[in-house]
Amino acid sequence: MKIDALTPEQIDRLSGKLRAAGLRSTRPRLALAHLLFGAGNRHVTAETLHEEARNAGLSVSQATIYNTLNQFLSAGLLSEVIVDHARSYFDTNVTEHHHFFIEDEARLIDIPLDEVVLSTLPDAPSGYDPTGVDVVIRLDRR
Amino acid sequence: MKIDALTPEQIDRLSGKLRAAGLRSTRPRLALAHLLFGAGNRHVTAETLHEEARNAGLSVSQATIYNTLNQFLSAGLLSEVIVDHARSYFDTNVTEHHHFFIEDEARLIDIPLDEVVLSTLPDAPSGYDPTGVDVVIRLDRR
DNA sequence: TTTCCACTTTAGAATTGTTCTAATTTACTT
DNA sequence: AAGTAAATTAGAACAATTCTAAAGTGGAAA
Repeated sequence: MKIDALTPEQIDRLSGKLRAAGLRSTRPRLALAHLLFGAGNRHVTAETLHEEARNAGLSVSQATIYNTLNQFLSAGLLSEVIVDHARSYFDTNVTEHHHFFIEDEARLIDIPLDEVVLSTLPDAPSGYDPTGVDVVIRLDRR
Repeated sequence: MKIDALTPEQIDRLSGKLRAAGLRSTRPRLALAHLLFGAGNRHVTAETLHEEARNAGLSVSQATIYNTLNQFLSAGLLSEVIVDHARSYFDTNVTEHHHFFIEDEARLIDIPLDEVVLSTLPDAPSGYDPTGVDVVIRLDRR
C-alpha cells in the first residue's frame, strides 16, 4: 500500500476528495483515505486503522491517525458511532427505557418506553440474538 | 449524610436491598445506596457520585465508588447508559443510518435507515432541539 | 462474644484511549 | 528557489477506569 501502489487515477480521485473537504493532499492522508474509502463502507477505530496502515507498509504516527480521523470527521467524510463508554452513566431506573442526551450538558433524561414505538425492526444477522435496543435522541439547546 | 443520619427504617430497607442483591451491607454501600436510591430515579457518573458523597461528609475512595457502582450494576440495581465514547468508531458511511453492535466482537454492522421505523417519538423538552436519533441494536452470539 | 476468614475498602500505581506540545518536515504560493 | 502556513512526529500529558497489595470489617461459627 505504498503510495506508489496507487494509480494516478486513484490519487486524483482521493486528492479531489481531500481538496473538496478543504484538506491538503498529503501522503499520509492519501494513504489513509485510500484505506478508508477504497473499498465500500468501513468501520475502523484509531487502533485498527493504525494497524492496517502498518500492515500496508505505511509508517504513520498514532497522532497522525487521530488527527486524520478527526479531520475527516470534521470535514464530514466520516461519522462517529457511539456504542462504547468512556464515562459511564449509571441509572437507578433499571426498567427498560430510552434517553434524551443533552450533549453540551452531558445530561440524560429518561424517555418512558411507550413514548418510542419502533414499528419496523430488522432481523438480527443469522447466528446472533438481539439483546436490547437503545434509542438515544440527542438534543442541543435551541 | 453520615450513616447515623439514616433512620433504622432506612437502614433496614437499604440493607435488605443489598442483601437481596447478594451484597454485604457495609457502611460505604449503605451510604451510597441511600444517595442513589433515596429519592427517585437518578443519573450519576462515578465522578458526580463521588463528589456528592464528599459533599455529604462521607469519605469514600474513588476505587470504592467504581467498585460499588459496578457491583450494583452487576446486581441489577443499576443499569448503564452508553452515550459517550471511549473508543470511537469511525464509519465511512456518512448517510444517516443505525447499527447492530456485536458486544463480544466490538463490531458494528450498518442498518439501512429504512429498516428501522420509529412511528412514535416524544417531543423534545422545551428549549431543546433534537439533533439526531441513534438506534443501536445489541447482539450476542446465539 | 470472641475468633476467624472471606469479603471490603483503600491509596496509589497501572492501563487505555485520546489529546497536547514543541520541534521537524512538507506542501503550496510567489 | 524561498518563504510560510500547515502537517507530521515522538513522546509527554491527560482523563476515565481498573488493578494491586495491604489493612480493615462483617458476620458465621465456635
